[in-house]
Amino acid sequence: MQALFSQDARTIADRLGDALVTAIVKGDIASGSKISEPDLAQAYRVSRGPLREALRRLEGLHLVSRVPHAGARVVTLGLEELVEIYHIREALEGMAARLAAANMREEERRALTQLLDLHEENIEQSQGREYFQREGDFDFHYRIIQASGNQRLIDLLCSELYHLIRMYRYRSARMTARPAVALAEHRQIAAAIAHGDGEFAEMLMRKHISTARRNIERQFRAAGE
Amino acid sequence: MQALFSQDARTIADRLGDALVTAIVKGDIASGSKISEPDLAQAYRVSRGPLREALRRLEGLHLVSRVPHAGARVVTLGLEELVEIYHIREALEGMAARLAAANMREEERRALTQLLDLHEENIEQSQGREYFQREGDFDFHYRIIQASGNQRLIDLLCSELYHLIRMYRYRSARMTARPAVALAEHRQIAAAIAHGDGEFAEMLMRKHISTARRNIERQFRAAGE
DNA sequence: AGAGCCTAAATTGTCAACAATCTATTAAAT
DNA sequence: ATTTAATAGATTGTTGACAATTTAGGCTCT
Repeated sequence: MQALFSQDARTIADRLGDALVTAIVKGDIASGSKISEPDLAQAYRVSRGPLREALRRLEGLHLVSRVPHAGARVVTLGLEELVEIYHIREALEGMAARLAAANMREEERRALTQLLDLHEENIEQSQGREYFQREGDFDFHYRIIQASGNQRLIDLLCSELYHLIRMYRYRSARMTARPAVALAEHRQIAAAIAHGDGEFAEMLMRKHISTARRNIERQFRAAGE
Repeated sequence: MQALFSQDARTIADRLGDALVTAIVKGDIASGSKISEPDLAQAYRVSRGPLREALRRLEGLHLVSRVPHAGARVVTLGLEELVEIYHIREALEGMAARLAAANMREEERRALTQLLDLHEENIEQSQGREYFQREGDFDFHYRIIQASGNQRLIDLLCSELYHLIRMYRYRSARMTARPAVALAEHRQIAAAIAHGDGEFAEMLMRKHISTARRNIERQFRAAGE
C-alpha cells in the first residue's frame, strides 16, 4: 500500500504536462516561441523521454504544433482560430446550459447565484482585480458545464478547449473591459437555470458567448490586425 | 531537400499512431484488451519509445485509457458514452450543416447529390455491402463537416470524435439496418443545403442524428444490456 | 479453509547514449 | 553581388539498458 497519498501517484510526464499547460497559458513560455527539448528538459529537471510524451499531449490540446524533425512551437492564437472556438463554444455551452437547467440540484442553483454575488463584490471593490477578471468568468461557465452531466462534453470543454481561451485572456490585459455587462448576462442565465427553463438558458448562453465573440473581433481590429 | 516525397516525412510515432487507430477501430486489437508495451512493440517492429508517444496520442483521442504504473487498455464503449457523443454530434453537426449551406460552392452541392446517388445504387444492388454501410454514411457527414469552413470544428469531429463512432459501427455488424431510411434523410439534408436553407439543414441534421441515437439505444437494449 | 502478508517475476517509467535529420554558416561559382 | 551548394553544428528521433512499481503466486498464521 505504498504512500497513503503518494506525492506522485502520477508519472513525471503527466505532472510535467500540467506544468507546461499552465506555463503556456500564463505566458511564462511565450506564445510562438520555439521549444528546445534539451533546454526545457534541463529547466524542469527532467529527461527528454517524459518531456516528449508531455509534448505529445500538448499537441493533442493544440497548445503546441509539431513539425517532424523540425521541432515544436507554442501556438499563436489568431483571431481566426479564436472565432472558430467561440462558435463551437456557442453550440456546446448552449447545450450545456440547457442540460444544466434540467439536471442541477437545488443546492447547486443556489451556489451558482452565490458565486455571482461574490463576483459582484469583487467587481465593485477592486474594479476587476486580475484574477477575478480572468478566472471568475471561467468558474461560472465551468459550473454550468459540470452540471450538464455529459462527461464527454465536460472533458471537451474544460480539458481540451478552454486552455486556449484562458491563454487568450492572459494575453489581452483587459479583455471584455465590461465585467458589469458580463455579470448581468450571467445573472440572466443563472435565473433561467434556476427556473428550470432550459430553452431560455440555452438561448441566453448562446447570445452571451456570441457577444463575447464580437467583442473579441472588435478588440482585434482595434489592436491593428 | 531530402526525398522528393519521402517515404516517411513523418515520424515512426506518427505512423504507428495511425496504424494503431485503424487497428483499434477495425477491431484487430480487441476493445477492452490490455496493451502490453513489449508485445505491441515487437508486433509492429518498433521500440517502446515511439510506441509510448503513439499511446499518448491515442489517450488524447480517448481510444485507450491509461493508469499510471498499471498500463493501458483499449476503451470499451458503452451505451452511456455513445449517447453522450451523439448528443455532441447533434449540436456540432447541426452547426456544420448550417454553415455548409452558407458556404458550399455550386460544384460541391452537386457532388453531394451525386454521392447520394452512388449510395442509392449500392444499397439497391448489394443490399448494403459492408463498406458502404459503414463508411458511406461517414463520407456524407464528412463532406458537410468539411464544407463548414471551421477548421477547428473539422478537426474536432473528423479527427477527434469520429474514431469512436466508426469503432462502434465495426462492432455492431448491421447497425441501423435501415440504410434506405438514412438515405432519405440524407437526401432531405442535401436538398436543404442545395437551397441554401441553413436553418432547415441544421434542423434536419439534428433530427437525423437524434434518430440515429435512438436507434442505438434501442439496439443496445435489444442486445441485452 | 480462508485471509493476509511477503517474495519474485513481469511490466511500466525513466534515463542516457546513438543515429538521422534539419538549419545556419561559409565558400564557390555565375 | 547574389545565388547556389556543401559542410559543420545543433537538434530531433530512436534505441536499449536501468530503476521503480505493480501484480501474481505461495507461504504462514488464525
